[in-house]
Amino acid sequence: MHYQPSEAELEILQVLWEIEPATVRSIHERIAAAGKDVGYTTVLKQIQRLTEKGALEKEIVEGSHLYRAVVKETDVKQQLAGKVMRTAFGGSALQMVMHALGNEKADPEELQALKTWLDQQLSKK
Amino acid sequence: MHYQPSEAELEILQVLWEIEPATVRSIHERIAAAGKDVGYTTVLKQIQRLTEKGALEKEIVEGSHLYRAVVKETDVKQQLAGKVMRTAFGGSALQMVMHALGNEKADPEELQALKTWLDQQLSKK
DNA sequence: TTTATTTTACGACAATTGTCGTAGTGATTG
DNA sequence: CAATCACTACGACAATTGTCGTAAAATAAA
Repeated sequence: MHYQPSEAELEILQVLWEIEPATVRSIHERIAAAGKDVGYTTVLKQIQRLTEKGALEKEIVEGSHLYRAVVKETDVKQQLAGKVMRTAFGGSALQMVMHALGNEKADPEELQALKTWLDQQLSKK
Repeated sequence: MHYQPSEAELEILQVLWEIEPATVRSIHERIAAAGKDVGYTTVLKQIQRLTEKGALEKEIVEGSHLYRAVVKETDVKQQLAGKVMRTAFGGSALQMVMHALGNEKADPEELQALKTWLDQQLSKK
């Protein structure tokens, strides 16, 4: 289940991962609410393409066309992060993080959280 | 200078960032050597497109067509990492790193380096 | 200076992406 | 039942990407 979604596809997947089975309308609303101004049919088309590719599954219940993600959130995200880390940062998580945090405006809370996770990671052998 | 290269384009940029001005041939060789089996004209075409877009600059010296990157390595990489962090991980570096390291096979040396950088980052406030 | 050899320039193609318009289907309501 | 509204299905388009083939130009070799 390793699927590499495009940007627009990822947006749709994110919605699905949040609200399990969803209708095209609700997905479209979410995306529109998030500021992305795109037509209903555009979203519908992307959803249909994702379904064709097997990334989504459709189920018709009482007339409602419901969709749910087949690809796992963790898998897809691991793919994405891993790929960037490999292709752009030679496999170095450090390089990737340093660039992501743009050397300055690093949110201290984020850094602290990262550190906590890291310490835990290091200690648990 | 914020350019979002495609994958193939990134490969070319990486070479250029390593060996300043380079000929198409040398770039092609590097890429081929790295296992990516692609034709000479394919690489040339990508280079020409990058040049058209202003990401590269060409200079003809003594008959040799030399290219050099105009876009800065740091900028491009910051763009890449930042975008993924934002679009896929809600802006959380922690989430991104956790997924990138796939929860297991985390190379201890990498982790240590990350921690060192992090501590430094946290202390220097 | 012809003929090769090497490179560069152009243009072509198929696949993918992001976006819609429009037609068709169904359910809703006078 | 017929006019209406809400959705879905289908197909179209332009832009981008990844790849080449072939022609044209420039260098090097005979």
